[in-house]
Amino acid sequence: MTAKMLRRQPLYAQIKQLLLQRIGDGEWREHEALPSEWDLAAELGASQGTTRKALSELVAEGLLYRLQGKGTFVAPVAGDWGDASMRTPGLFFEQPDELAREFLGLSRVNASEDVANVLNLRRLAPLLRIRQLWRWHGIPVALDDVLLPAEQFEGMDARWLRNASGVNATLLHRFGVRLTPICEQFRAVMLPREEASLLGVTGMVADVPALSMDRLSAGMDGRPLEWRQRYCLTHNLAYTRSVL
Amino acid sequence: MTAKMLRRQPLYAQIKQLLLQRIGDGEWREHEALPSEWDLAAELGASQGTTRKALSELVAEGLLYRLQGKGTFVAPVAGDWGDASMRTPGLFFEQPDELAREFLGLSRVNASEDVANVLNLRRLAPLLRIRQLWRWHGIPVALDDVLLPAEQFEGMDARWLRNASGVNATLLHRFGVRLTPICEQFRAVMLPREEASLLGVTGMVADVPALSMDRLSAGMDGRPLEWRQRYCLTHNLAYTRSVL
DNA sequence: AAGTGGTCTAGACCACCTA
DNA sequence: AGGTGGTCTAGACCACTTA
Repeated sequence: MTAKMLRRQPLYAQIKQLLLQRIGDGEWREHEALPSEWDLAAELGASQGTTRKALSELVAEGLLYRLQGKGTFVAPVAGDWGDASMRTPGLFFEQPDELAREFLGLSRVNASEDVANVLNLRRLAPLLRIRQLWRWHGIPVALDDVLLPAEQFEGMDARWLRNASGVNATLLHRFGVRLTPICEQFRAVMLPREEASLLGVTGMVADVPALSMDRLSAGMDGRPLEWRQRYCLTHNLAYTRSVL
Repeated sequence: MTAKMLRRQPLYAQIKQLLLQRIGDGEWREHEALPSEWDLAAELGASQGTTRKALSELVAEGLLYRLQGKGTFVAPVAGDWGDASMRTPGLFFEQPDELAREFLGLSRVNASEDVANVLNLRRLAPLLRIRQLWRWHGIPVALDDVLLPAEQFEGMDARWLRNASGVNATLLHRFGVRLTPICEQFRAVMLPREEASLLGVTGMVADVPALSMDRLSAGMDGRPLEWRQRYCLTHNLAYTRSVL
């Protein structure tokens, strides 16, 4: 009764928010089953259909997956490449080779004006910068710079990053933060000197064009939390994004 | 009864397919209202909930949109840029300026091996190639080459392309074909001579890096129909993709 | 056989728009 | 006031998995 008066959001949206929080709190691990639709419905005082609608939206957002006859499970974190990969140009359906990840370092930097604006920080606010290199059959093909507000990720440990499978995984397991891309920008640039050396582009042939990707990601509350800059060498492989 | 035995797909999926076809056939124009959920349900012999589920999926796929209290409407075709635009690097939320379109030409070419493979054509199959140039404040920033199987688009008229707002719009209105991107590839390349001249890159400074995008799109049946190659000049603007 | 997700229905009520 | 989309329920049955 009173619940009805206090309600501003539909019931399924409230259930969704509640589940989002419980998933974020780690109540269930990856690939672990949630209670059945009926059990959840009973527990939450809603009908199966309403509960199902909340679950369906979380499935659509990639947080859960369902197996008919088995249950509803927590989806694994998206890797640092999400739905993207490096594939041979023109071969849209090629099975992409996994890129090997190499952690290069964790450092503290100050936010540039652009970054501060977009991440809602004050100018020169302290950031954590995580660098990692991606190799394809041993050859460096991509370099990542991940920028995060230092305040929110105090205690970040380089050893975590060295051993985990990527930044996204570390953020989830150590800080309960799940990132979702909001906006991506692509440019073709001449590779800057520092990045060229990290990517092993040697010698006088310094003028190598590179794909520059800048991606803004948000936490589950929708607030921008990560600015990632990525340089990709694309003479042999193309940055490939498959939908669905 | 017999319907039940013949059914292999769930009812809502059948309704969705039926509506997809009727939309494709142009039964309703863009921004025109479909019958109400209840009317459709009665007409199709289904319940409101089932009809609604079919409509919801079409909304999710961008073919329809709904306005509470008003109705369900046919969505306008996605423009040639879809959810992408050219924006200032680092300004993810900038309101992008519309690009001006210039139709350059319609010609016939033969499919390369890659294109033939991906579009399920025989080698050297005839293709239509549509070229168009995109300007930002008068400055050329992008060049499109659209490749389509000539057989399926016999009768394509350059005048249609000159006057319409883009290739996607022409394909829908003249051929009833609605394209959806399946896969995109990005590379940084040195601009080839021909493209450089079309983009107005002059003089000896010939070595300009450009963003190369290759996109494969499919018709509503899911079969690949279009290969689009796009070169973008990204020294001042970045190719920007916003999600949702 | 029991448990789970997946579909479908009929009916109710709410929120919003238009007249 | 009447039409439209949006939410919610209770109950039924189906399809799939596991034991």
